Amino acid sequence: MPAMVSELQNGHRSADNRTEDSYAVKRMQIEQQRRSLPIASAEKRLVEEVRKNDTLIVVGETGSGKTTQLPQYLMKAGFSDGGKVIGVTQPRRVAAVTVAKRVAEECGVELGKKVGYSIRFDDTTSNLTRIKYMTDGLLLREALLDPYLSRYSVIIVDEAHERTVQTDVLLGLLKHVKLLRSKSSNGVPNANNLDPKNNFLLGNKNTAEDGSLIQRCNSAKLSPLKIIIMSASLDARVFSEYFGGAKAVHIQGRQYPVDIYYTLQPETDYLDAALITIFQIHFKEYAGDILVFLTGQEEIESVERFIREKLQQLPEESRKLLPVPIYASLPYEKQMQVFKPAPNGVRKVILATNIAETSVTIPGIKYVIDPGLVKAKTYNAKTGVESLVIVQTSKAQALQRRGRAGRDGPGKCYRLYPEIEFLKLPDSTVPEIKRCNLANVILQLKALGVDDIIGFDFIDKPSRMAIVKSLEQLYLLGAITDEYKLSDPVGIQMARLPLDPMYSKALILANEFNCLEEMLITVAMLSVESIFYAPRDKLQESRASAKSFSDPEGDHVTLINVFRGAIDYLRKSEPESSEQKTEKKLRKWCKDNFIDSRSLKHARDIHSQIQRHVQQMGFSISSCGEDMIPFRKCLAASFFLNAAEKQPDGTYRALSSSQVNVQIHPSSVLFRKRPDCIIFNELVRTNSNYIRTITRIDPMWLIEVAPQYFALQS
DNA sequence: GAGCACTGC
Repeated sequence: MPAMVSELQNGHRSADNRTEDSYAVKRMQIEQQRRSLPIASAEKRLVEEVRKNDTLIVVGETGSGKTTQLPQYLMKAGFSDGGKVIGVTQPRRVAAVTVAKRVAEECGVELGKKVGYSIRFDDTTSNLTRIKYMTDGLLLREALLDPYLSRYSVIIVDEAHERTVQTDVLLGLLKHVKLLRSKSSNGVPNANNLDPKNNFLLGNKNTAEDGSLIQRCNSAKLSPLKIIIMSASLDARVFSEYFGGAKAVHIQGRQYPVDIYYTLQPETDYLDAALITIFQIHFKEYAGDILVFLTGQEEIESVERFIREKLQQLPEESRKLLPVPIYASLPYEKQMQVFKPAPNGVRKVILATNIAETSVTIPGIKYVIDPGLVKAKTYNAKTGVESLVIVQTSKAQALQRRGRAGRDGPGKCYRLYPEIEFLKLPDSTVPEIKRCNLANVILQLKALGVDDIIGFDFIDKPSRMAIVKSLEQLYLLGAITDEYKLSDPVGIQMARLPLDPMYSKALILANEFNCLEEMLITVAMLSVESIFYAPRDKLQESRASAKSFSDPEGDHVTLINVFRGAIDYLRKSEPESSEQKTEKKLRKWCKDNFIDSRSLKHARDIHSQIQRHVQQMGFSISSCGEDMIPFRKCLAASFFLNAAEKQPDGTYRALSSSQVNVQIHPSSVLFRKRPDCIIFNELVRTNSNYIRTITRIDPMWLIEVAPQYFALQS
């Protein structure tokens, strides 16, 4: 600080020189770093390959620099000339943001000008943006408005090996767009099922006749779209075959070596084995932190307890081991503990779910302990029931986990199973699209003009049963017609909303039931993870607090009470203050009320986004006031597929899936009351079949609001 | 009276 003051006193000139100097030094450092990346020597070759091939697969291991460098090479080579954009998609928001910041810095430009990012709730791009980082889901939404993706000359799909639903749908879409654009540039009209004329979201026929988007797209000569698929998995074959034998280029990675150790015998108790391994490393190995992959919160908490207990039994000087938990539902401040260096001479042992596999990169890890298990979602298309089951990892996943030990130096990876078991593991994880409800995917594809879903060219096709089941669900919601076309206006409106189809339907109906204000809050709150936070050491307090929001009719109104509680607090405390101040106050209110502040913030963001959407659709925000009956009726009308009836033995039967032995989850405000007839938000199988987030309804309402469906049932 | 891997629009 004093140095800075004296510099200022010495006059501007010297201060400026200093900044210029340090700027030059920094630029030189950046250039040096860029040149030292493994990909740097391949610049010329990569640019050549992109020129020659319309589709290219780039296989590059961690640390190759592909994500930051390739877009810059392409910009330098002129691919973004003429106002075109090089788009790079990421599966995760943080990645899009951090990479964009880094690249802007490397280019020496201000973020949001030449280099920018765009993610939900946060768009830093402008007309000047030539390299745009974004989430793949966002590009899919963009495609609804611009089916040719006409602004883009190149689209780079990064981390394609992760095979998220969005990536898979995007790959299918890009394949079609490429075809469309190559045809359009040859002047041949599009004869494809992805005809933008079928694109309902572009609005009614008038828009087309007005000569806006559609005509412009058809008449403009679009250059062919360059597609680059970037993957870290060594096997490029799947992508190459999918894109008609596209060329694959391999880029060296830069990782330190990681030795692998297997157990001789299979372990009967992997938690115990993990504990023993932790202490072996602690006593015998050099300094360096340990990362242990566990399957969930409960395991993490019990391992943490065991470690602390065991440390108590050790002599003082051997206690220098610090367990640090991390999992997604842990509050943000506590998550940040993993980045804090341990006190001198103390070894950190990080107990993590697979959040540490890709989402969070923790520096300083030298040892990885991998029991080879993961909690994965599975979906039963027949019953529509989701469950979380502990399964073995794939080889690819084991490889990814191992890599976490080799980021800062050579490391060691302890797999708690014999080598022969590793060889038996599946090569890669089953793509998510084969493990989930497809209603949303189908709705989006329909909105993009794809009518034949069963015939759609998925890279991995979901089962026919799963597709049919989701089509049926969309039909029952009124989103598609007898001919499997998107319905007008309901289907079109539903596709516009970035929500689960059932939530979108609830908003459309709420407009008729005059409770749109309440339903907006409800779907925003339903769209986020657990709102209530119950720390183990303050269980009583947190329960009492949760109770103060509870409504006798159920959890949906309870959620509304929480949301409105926050708004009331803000209004009363200081109605007009800066955004930062508001956030700070909100965090305090959340802390006092045992509400997860990240979740509430997220819900508020979703709320304002969705509110804008429905207003654009011409809805006015109506409220049912004190009388919640219309609201609950509207819930019944929207979630009738999730209705359940109490059985003589006190358990419930889900009406649409005929799932029996269903129980109300103990977190529900109706857990003890057990009303005769309810609608629920989700049915998840864990130890038992649980329905979560529940509201009491009158069974007669079901016949009133969904007669076609419930007449058939009885 | 239970216990929710992880993302995304």
